[in-house]
Amino acid sequence: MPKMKEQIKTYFNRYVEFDDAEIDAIYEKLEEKTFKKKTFLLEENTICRHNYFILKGVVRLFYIDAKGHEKITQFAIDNWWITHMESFINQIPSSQYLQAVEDTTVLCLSKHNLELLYKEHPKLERMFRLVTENMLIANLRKSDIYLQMKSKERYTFFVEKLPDFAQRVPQYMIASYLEITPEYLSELRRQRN
Amino acid sequence: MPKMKEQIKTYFNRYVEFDDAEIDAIYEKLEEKTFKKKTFLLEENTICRHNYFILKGVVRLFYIDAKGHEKITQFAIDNWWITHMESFINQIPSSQYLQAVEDTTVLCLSKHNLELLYKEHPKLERMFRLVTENMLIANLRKSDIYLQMKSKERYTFFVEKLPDFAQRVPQYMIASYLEITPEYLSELRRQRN
DNA sequence: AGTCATTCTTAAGATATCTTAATTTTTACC
DNA sequence: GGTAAAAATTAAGATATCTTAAGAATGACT
Repeated sequence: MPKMKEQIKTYFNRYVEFDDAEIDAIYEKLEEKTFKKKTFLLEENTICRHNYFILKGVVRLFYIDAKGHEKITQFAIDNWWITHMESFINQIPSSQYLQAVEDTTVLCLSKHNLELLYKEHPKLERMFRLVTENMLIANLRKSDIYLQMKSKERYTFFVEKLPDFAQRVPQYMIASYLEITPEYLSELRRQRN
Repeated sequence: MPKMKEQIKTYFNRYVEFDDAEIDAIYEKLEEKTFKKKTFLLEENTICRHNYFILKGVVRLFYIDAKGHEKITQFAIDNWWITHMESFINQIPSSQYLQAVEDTTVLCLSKHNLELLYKEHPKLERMFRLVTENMLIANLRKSDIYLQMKSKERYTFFVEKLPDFAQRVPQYMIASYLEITPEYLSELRRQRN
């Protein structure tokens, strides 16, 4: 079994037990792709056709605000799904960009194939229900916590809870994600030491 | 068909088409309950056993922060589901409270019954996948938008987008939800007029 | 209608965070 | 290894928001 398929299998079986035939059928609908650093998986105003499973790499989701600044709303690394949910689920134009932060290899699951798979494999529906529930929980936590925390706490929290991200992502991107100006984040870091 | 069952049927069919027999089977697993204003549906440190579908009323989800202040993280009114997701899904003690903001009638769906229903009705699994996706999208939007907005924008946005909530919930609760002190919200409102 | 509890408002001083602009450090590439 | 581009730091002044404390308005119950 190719390494990629192993990786997907391990991931899937964390949620629901699939047998090899099922994994094969699902894997067949996935397309492997590599994106060089800084290339876009999705651009603003286009419909997000895929949900991406990151085999290796880092991807960010961001939009450009009224002042022309990039606002990062999500990061994803190895073994995470990333897409612009609203665009992907409803197949409407995206308000955000998906971009590789470093060279990144993904498995692409198209909306079309996903719907086909749901029909043939109810287990997959269960898996994505569980995955979506986990994403929801994570996001609820994020908004509960981040909205109430001061900048410094958000930064400390981020570095502690997501060290893998903190290491692989430049500081100004972390600042953007945490809604802190890079200048102020720099000052906070100085205070800490 | 009783009014409650009609309401649930209408709601369910927005997502997936169920026939009357299926609605009956599901409805049977739901327990109707009324909570007087200010009573708790869930207290901190207890496991949230139910997902609540609000037939009529207003419920808030909140926790007590380090300074002893209530921090509201969610509101729900008629035709919304509310629960403490993390506690309900993983059946672990809740860090938050669920409380009726006004007299509220709900349908209680226990975790146990939900799992039973999933097994017998794959359509329900689909429905909750879709419901969960919508919740996720709404929450992603909330964190994208609220974290970047200034207090005044958050308030304006809230009042415009959720007028039903804004009318039925006291101002100091809105302030808590938007992470603004009631005093400052009061000042912002004055500026606006 | 009267009273108590709840909710909302006002204002002054304190703190957190941003803005701008310039400087230094690090990284990427020829 | 040298140079341009990208990223991080520093500092001063401006703004947003909080804290505290007090008072006013509203609502609930007898």
